[in-house]
Amino acid sequence: MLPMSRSEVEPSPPSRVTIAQVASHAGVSPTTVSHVLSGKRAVGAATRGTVLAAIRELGYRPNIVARNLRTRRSHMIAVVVPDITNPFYAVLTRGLADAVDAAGLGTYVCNTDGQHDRELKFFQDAMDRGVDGIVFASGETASQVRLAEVDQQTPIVCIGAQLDHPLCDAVIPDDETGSRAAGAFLAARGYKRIAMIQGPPHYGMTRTAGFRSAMQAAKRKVPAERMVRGDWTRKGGYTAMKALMTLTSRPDAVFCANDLMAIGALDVAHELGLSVPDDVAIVGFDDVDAATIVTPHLTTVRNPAYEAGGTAGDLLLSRMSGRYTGTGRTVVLPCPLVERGTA
Amino acid sequence: MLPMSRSEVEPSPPSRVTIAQVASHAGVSPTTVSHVLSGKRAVGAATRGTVLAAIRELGYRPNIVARNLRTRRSHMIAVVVPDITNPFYAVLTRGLADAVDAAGLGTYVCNTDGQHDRELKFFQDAMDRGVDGIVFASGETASQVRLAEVDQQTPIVCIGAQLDHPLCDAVIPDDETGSRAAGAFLAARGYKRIAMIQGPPHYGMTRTAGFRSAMQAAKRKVPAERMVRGDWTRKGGYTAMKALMTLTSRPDAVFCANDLMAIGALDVAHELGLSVPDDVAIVGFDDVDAATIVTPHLTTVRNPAYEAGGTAGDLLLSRMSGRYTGTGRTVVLPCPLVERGTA
DNA sequence: GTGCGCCGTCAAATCGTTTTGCCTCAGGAA
DNA sequence: TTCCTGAGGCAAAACGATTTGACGGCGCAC
Repeated sequence: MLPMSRSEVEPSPPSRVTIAQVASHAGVSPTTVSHVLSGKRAVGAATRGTVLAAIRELGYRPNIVARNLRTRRSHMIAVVVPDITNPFYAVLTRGLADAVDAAGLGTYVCNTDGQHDRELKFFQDAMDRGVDGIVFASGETASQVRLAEVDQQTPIVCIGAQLDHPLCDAVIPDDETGSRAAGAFLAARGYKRIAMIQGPPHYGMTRTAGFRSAMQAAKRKVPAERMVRGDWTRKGGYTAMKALMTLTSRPDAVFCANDLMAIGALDVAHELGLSVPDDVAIVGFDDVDAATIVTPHLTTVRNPAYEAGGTAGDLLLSRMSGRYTGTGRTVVLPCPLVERGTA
Repeated sequence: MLPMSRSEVEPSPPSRVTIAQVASHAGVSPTTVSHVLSGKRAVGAATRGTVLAAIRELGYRPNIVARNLRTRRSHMIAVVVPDITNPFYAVLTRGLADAVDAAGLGTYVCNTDGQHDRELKFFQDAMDRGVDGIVFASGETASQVRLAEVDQQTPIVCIGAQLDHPLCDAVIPDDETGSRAAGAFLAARGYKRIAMIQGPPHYGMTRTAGFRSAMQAAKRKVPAERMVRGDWTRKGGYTAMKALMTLTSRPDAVFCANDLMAIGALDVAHELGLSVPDDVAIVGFDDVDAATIVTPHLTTVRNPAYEAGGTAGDLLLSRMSGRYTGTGRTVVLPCPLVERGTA
């Protein structure tokens, strides 16, 4: 019928077929069609057959936007990260996507570049879009205070930090223990003058804390000149390492707060003709892909990005399904040391 | 006012305020509120003031889902890629996001792992969600045939391949020219026995074609034994290179269809104690971050991921705004050779 | 004075679902 | 027979916006 009239003129854009059309084609009411689709109420076998046939014939696909409006669920969750280009966040996002995909949830990714205003903007945007949940993996502490005020309804899980919000769960990689392990490992190997390349001020403080505690436990003094800073980048690690290597009492081991800086440090060692780990040992943090691309392969602490994303997804799901309602949970993920060639 | 009454009882979930509430609070009709928001019709200065005040007081935020339903625009575009974890696609996605962000469009990312059924599923899903556009960067040729049937309404742009669909634009990195440049470069440097590690059968054929044409132009014979295959991975490159290096007439240069395989090839060279590029030259393709992490830094062909994503976004925008309507365009992006240490 | 056009506003229809309340009918129990 | 119960179906009211058509004033030109 419809195809016939279409072939005549073909003026109308073949707009999507609605539930009403299916209903009239099957000779039932829209309600009934909806019920065979959702199974919320019983439908006679015969009617169901007719309806199903009509659906198939017309190629009906439900309009999800309309459904979302009515049910107040978007089957979409937002993940806000500094930069999807950063492998750590890419892997995290993938872990999240895999975890929620089975439940039919899509993932809306937002790049903030770590800017507070963008964080806030995307938070608002996500709420306005009616997402079913938010995974927040951007920013460490400062920005988060304001975020809590935004909404009290939709579940949020925060990665790498706690957020003061009634429905907010947290998953935090245990940086501190991991860093302590790295420090302890270097000490146990007999290195004497152990240095650290930290992150920028106010960032990655737990990694510094873990390292310090290990040094204390191992009775290693760490003079201030051996605690330098980088900006998380390879180049930043390079310059920091350069400074370290020109010290009169040159360090024989350095722990870097992330892999990229460790790779920069490695560059310096190569440039200076220093043998790693004999002349100087290097340990990183994160265990990115690149860690096994450099030579020798980087000894580092594994930051479980995929797992973090996955458990964030699980946390969200448990709240969305109503399986859990209650105060904020926090699950901490271990960061194991992985020994390779540089220490 | 509101905070006061809230602190009293706190029984009602603070459900979002609607346009109707704003209207009644301001003593006007919902229509008027909508008009001050959208500016589609003029509104008296006084009324506008009242409305704006009401909006601010009540903290009104428009429900985007409802808007989407009515306007049939979701302000969301889907990008379907094999795997966001792959840096190439991550960068591409970022380029896209940056391009469309200014227009208020969000990006919904879908990981297909290159599986046809998942490609189809996400395609459907994206349409059902009413996305305003789709960027398809997964799969090379085979899967795409079926996709065209899905929808004739929403604009699609295909990256790295053409798709037969009325509204489908294409952006294709010029693999072939890039590969030809790589081949020509090796020949010009005087390498005699040039080999290639290709992708799997039916994949990356333009790269192979470019290489072949360069060899022909340079009058280099390439016996079949020097054309081996890998599976795009580092390990695949490793085994392929191993095979190459045990040939009786050992190649003195090898062009790899992507960087990861080139890195695997480099592993073999190091393992065998071969000096690069003196004993054997290596050229990759893609210019991923890792290319400058290996030693020596990899000479490679740059695959402009960010630009590809960006122009895909522009193409989409031009159609969505109605600025362009018409048959499918294709823009090709140059893939320049970048000379570094391995050739 | 009349007609015309414009400005500002509103009521009502619309988008495509889901969900609630009600109705009918058949069958079994009392 | 009467009452009750459950199954199967429908009409209509949401959901929260946008958009269309109409209407009452007002100013201006004729």
